[in-house]
Amino acid sequence: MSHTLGIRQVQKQKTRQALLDAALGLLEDQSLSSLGLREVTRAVGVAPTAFYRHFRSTADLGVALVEEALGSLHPMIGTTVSGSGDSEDRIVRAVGLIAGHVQAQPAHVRFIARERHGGVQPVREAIRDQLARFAEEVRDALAEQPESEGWTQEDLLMLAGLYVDHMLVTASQFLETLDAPAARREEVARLATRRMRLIVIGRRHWLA
Amino acid sequence: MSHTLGIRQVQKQKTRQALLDAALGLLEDQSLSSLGLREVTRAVGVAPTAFYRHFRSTADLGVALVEEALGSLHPMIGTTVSGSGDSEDRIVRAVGLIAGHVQAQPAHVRFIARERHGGVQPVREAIRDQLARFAEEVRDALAEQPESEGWTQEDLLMLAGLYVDHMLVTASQFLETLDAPAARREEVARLATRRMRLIVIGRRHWLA
DNA sequence: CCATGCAGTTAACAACTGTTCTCTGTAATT
DNA sequence: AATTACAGAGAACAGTTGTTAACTGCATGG
Repeated sequence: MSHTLGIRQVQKQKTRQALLDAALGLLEDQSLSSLGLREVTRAVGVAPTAFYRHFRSTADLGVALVEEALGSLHPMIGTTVSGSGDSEDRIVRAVGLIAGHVQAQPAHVRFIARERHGGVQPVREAIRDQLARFAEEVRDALAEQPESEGWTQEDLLMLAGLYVDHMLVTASQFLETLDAPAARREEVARLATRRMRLIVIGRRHWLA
Repeated sequence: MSHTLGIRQVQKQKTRQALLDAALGLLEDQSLSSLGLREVTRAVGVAPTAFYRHFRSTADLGVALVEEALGSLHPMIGTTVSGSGDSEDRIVRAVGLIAGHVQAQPAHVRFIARERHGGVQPVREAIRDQLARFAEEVRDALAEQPESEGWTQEDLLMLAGLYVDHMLVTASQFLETLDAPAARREEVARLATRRMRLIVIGRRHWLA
């Protein structure tokens, strides 16, 4: 199955990745809709026209970035929700996971937060689709928990959406503390934990 | 106190408002960081250099737009939270108010959602400040309710922040249904109502 | 071993950008 | 009635942008 790709294909992938990386860097202080293709190629050290060998436009590159930023996150979702421990453990673990991911991939997180409501329609749609998939996966994971007895699929999806949105809010708050003292980060974690706790309590008493 | 401003000042304000309106229109399918000053003046029908009489840069104009979009919303906040009726009534009323505002000022809502995490720092900060003020106002309104007995100020602010964030999420979801059948809009309202209801239930059982 | 495919280059294009300086008309002030 | 302040116009600037065309070199498949 793994058709060892030749020297040529490898070099192409390398250039493509360089373009993605450079774009991600340039997007730290601007939006995708103002990112120029020449700007990207200049940062990589390649001719402007080479861009077209990989992407039709910067919007197209943006969609690829969505894939890179969110595509590999799916496995993490299910295991977090279905993980062991009581609900309090799971909350703390989830917040820790988010904090860790923001530390590890700040540019990815920033890109998603920025372009989720950004000025480039195809990118907005790509993000919306990925987040909808996340919500469905969370719902399916929730459905397996005993606490979900008596819940409709619709209400479970509602709850899952609340979790996903809260995850993004939390991630973006961590992002703002990246070059702040660790104490601020700790406080964001405390606040996010309490928010999640309130949602979990709401869930526990939902059926009445 | 009301120093009736002369013909000259009035005309200036009119041009300034025309620039703001034109910019808001142009921002419906792009981000502020890609908005050019010439683009704005062209839309108004005024010389590019006239822009500098009103704003130092498009970022400056963006900050003014934040004021316009959020500044006049403060009175609405308190009265919504402190309004009469039981919690269910208040939830329905709040969701209705959000839906109405999105219908009335879609461009404002889009601008805030887009630039909250956008590529222009001063604008992000202006939005963050306004939203923080909203959260404090909600907290103060919540504090006056009997249901808040025993709550710390900190926890009330946490809850208020949850409400404000949820308000934005809901507004942006309504935004996406602007040119969709009314049934979709109705469903967003139903979902937002249920989300708020879950939060209210969580609040009711918070102290334990 | 040779012909082909194709990643990346070079050069050129018209169109656009933000900013400066100079100028004009007229409302506001004295 | 004379002077000043200032919103907006006009022209020019150096630089930038996306896109096209024709090219070069080399890994690849027949």
